Amino acid sequence: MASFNRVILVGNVTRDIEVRYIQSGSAVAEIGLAVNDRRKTASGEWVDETTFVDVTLWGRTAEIAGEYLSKGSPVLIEGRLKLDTWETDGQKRSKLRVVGEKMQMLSPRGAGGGGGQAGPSGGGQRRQPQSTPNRGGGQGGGDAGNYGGGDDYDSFGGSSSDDIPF
Amino acid sequence: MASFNRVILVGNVTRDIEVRYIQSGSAVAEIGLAVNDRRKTASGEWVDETTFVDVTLWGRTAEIAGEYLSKGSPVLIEGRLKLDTWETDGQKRSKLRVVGEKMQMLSPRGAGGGGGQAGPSGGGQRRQPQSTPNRGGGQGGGDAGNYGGGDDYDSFGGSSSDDIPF
Amino acid sequence: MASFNRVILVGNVTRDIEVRYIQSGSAVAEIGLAVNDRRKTASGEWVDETTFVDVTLWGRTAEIAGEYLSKGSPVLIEGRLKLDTWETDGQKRSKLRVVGEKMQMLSPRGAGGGGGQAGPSGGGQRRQPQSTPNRGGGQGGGDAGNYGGGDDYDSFGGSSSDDIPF
Amino acid sequence: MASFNRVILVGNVTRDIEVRYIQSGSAVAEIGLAVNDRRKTASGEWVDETTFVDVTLWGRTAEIAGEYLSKGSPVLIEGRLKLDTWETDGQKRSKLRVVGEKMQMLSPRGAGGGGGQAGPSGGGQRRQPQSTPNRGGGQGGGDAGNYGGGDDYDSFGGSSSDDIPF
DNA sequence: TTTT
DNA sequence: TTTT
Repeated sequence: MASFNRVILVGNVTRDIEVRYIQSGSAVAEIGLAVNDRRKTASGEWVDETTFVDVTLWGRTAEIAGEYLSKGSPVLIEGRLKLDTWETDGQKRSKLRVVGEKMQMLSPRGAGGGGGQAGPSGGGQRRQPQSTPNRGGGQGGGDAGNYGGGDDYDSFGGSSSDDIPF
Repeated sequence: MASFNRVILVGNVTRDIEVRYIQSGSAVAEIGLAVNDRRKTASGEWVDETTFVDVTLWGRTAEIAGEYLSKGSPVLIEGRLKLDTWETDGQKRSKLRVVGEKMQMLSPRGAGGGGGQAGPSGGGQRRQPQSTPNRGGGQGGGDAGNYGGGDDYDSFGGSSSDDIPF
Repeated sequence: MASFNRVILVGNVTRDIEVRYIQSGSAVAEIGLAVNDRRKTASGEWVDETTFVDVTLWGRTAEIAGEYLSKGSPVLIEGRLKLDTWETDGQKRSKLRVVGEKMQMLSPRGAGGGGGQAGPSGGGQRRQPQSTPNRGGGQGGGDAGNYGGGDDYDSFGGSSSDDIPF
Repeated sequence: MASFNRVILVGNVTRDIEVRYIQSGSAVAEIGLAVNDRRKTASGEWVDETTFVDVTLWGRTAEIAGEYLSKGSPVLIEGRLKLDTWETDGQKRSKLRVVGEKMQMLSPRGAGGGGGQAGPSGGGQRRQPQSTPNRGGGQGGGDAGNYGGGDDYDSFGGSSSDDIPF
């Protein structure tokens, strides 16, 4: 049946990013994202509400995140919701997360939110890294562990450096 | 800091919908949504992946959902991610859900996916209910319990019948 | 600098779809989409407003559209805005359109809005075609005429039949 | 029939913003947005593609834009496509634009892209203005000129200063 | 805990 | 230029 699954978030990274590599060679990064919202309550006051979301990035996107994002960095993530399910002590558990398919850094010069060297916005900065799942190449890869996580993004591997749009 | 929080889902309702009313008089509905996806694995096979999402609807939107959606109904939901947090036995727990701000039925004639009377698609059907949070009126309401759930949608109440766009 | 470009539309196809093939062998379809909206005016009346949008589909997505969509078919398109520019009599002209990157049919059984054979919704229908740009293969292709129109979707060609998700 | 119309753009403002007021008292701003994209062509080179989009903002959102955005400012706009139609010399003409329903500034401290005083990103900056259509009040308003432009956002007027989320 |  |  008809289906569609799209999430677009802008928030700040909650911790430095660790990139790891699964057996197939694909990079994965789990990033914490804090999305702050300010909204009016029934009684008319403004309240802050923060939504913490776990975002999984794959392949080249994960590597770019690892290289350019740090705690505090503002970032836009486009992806989809994914339900992770597992069992603990015979108890079925599940958790919604976001699989990020596209990442767009929002800090000036890609300096990272934590950095201090960010210059005047709108100045002479050069285009920042923007990442999209790579679609070329293929590096053999693909094992059981790859799916249920690996999914299609890394499956085409690629990651050749000219996949970096900057 | 900059923030943005948008989710757009198309899926099928997993159970009939119950509408309840909170103290302020606002309607609330918790709907289960199954979003089916078919994607390619690393090894090139197609796998089905279903993401089950809990969606909260408020106000007039909740009522329209209660009236027109039933188990199986295809529906498009636009909303935002929200982190529900609570405590059980001193254990902090949390869960991502979606607060639906807009609902668009996708079954012909609004017959509901479970119904049998749905006629030929593309026939003479009339515009279906589409719901957006009401923004008018106001009915006093607004209590503590209202926030952290009630949020802004129901706070303006309204629900006058001419808020139904059909 | 930071950029993001995302459009998500649900509407009805305004005319039957013609698929043509560019020199590189890639399929292209120009589909007309009517997006109907009902919104309240300042004076509180409901008015209908239709937005007609030209959507360009590429590759396998174009072919699936050609095969399954016809005048009237309800469809969801995810894509991006694109500014087409050209010159007429030394006059620069331009026009916004949408490049569709993903297509999701919304009619029951993929019967097309114009067809009459669509059965009861929620019945025994099987998963419908859903299309995403192909990302594999590559068939040499790629000529000048390809860019400024062809863009990346067709550039990887593919179109092997197992790219059809149903 | 089912319909949905959503556009999300991140780009830079192409000129300083002028806010004007229509008869009903509502503010309007027409902002030019340049959305830069870098994508791969069929032949594998990266090309820059800029999409220029006209965005109309209403009400409080327009005023905030006028106050905080200037040429070059990075901004996220969420809205919908709208087809403007008119006649010139008996010739029917039309043009797609975006009606912005939500605006999120992306420059540090809301300093505007053109400004030079933007400090280190991720530093001590305070929440920036984020604008959503106001939903309260109502100021009678509503004239012909208002519709086909005015639409629902300004129709509830409001614009009381506590509608500013910062 | 589930829908198609 | 249009669809429901």
